[in-house]
Amino acid sequence: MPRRVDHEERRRQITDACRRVVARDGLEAATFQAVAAESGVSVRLVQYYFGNKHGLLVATHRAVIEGSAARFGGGTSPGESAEPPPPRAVLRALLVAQLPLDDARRADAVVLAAFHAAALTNEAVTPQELRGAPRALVDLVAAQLLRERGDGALPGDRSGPGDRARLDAELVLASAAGLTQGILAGHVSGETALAVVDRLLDHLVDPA
Amino acid sequence: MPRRVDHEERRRQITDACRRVVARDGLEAATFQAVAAESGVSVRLVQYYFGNKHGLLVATHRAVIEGSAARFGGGTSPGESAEPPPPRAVLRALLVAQLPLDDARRADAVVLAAFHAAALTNEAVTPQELRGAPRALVDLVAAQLLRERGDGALPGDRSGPGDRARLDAELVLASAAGLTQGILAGHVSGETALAVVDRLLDHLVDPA
DNA sequence: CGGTTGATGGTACGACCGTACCATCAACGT
DNA sequence: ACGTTGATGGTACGGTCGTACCATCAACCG
Repeated sequence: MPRRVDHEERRRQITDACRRVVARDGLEAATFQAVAAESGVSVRLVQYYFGNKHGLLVATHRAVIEGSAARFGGGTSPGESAEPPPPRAVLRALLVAQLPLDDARRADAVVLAAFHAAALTNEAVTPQELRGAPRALVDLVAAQLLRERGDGALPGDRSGPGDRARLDAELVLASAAGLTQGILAGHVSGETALAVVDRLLDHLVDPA
Repeated sequence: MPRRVDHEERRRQITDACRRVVARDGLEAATFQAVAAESGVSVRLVQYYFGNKHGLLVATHRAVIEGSAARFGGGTSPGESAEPPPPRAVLRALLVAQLPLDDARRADAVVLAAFHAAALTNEAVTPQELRGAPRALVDLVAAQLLRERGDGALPGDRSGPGDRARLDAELVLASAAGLTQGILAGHVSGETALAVVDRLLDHLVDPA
């Protein structure tokens, strides 16, 4: 047996470098040579661990998605003993966590935007286990809205409170995506985005 | 004098071809050879009319932006004699016009998303006269909201109705962008997007 | 202690891309 | 008529990218 190496750590090291390259110079700049130079290994090694470019890009896409998802759970894990926080606070934390308000989240958002745009015309860069993720987020937001409004009838009702909560949940997620896009493009400041989030929550919890 | 040709028409013919290529295969597929083949001219001619690739991309970006903007004015030009339509109808028309609900608008939205993502790491593909466009849209939406609510105090007030209208206008535009993104990615259907738009308008005009 | 084998480096090859250069055609003023 | 000149075609060149191929090193088992 020759010397063994932690494959997962090496792959993480390389996908991290790829993530930095994409965040800095865009998806088309993520060549084997650029990623190898950024991660401090040889071109041959990148090829060895990911086979071809498609494998590298898919692995990087999955890594950045998992990294972003990990930031969601960070604020809600402790405090199981106390009573659950009010739904408005949960929703606000969920929205704010999505916004690219610091450099790390901005880099992730830029990378995700690059992959998102590429998926519109390529559809092979998205790992196929991620197709249903937005639907789960809608359910989560809708559940919080129903909890806030005191209505518990979630399963399939026509034009009932559950239907309205579902539309409001789509509105919440669309607003978060749009605000993220505006912040990245420089059209919207971070303070304005936070004010818009609070204004949206006012609309959602005020009129019952 | 040799034979003269309408330069604007030729440029439009080529930028249209470039727009189709980007909508179909993405920005990185917009090579000189692909655009030349799509527009039915030689590579040399594309070079002749746009100088280099940067010129071609900037011209295409401007063309698709102007084309999208032209669709906005199409529904509001006639009927100057009658009374102005209610603000809610104006806002709804403005939102719906942005959504990629048919093939033409979808193609434009895909191309704009590609340029938007490229601008995050390149910032040379956006013609510089387009930087202030979103700000004008915010003013337009905020004015309609104030007209709906019967408050006329627009210029700089602190925490007044104008400030709230401004935040609501940002919310409207962010929602439109987010819904567009969701439709393009296939997470949101056209009917759901329209229902979300109506739900948002309910929130905006109901609680005064 | 030697050989099997995972890990790594270097490099060459074919394809494509952007661009510069040279050539040709056609129309209109003189 | 004819030459000036805008419009167009073809092609070659340097660079880069993805990938395949060959070689080397090192560790552990037998």
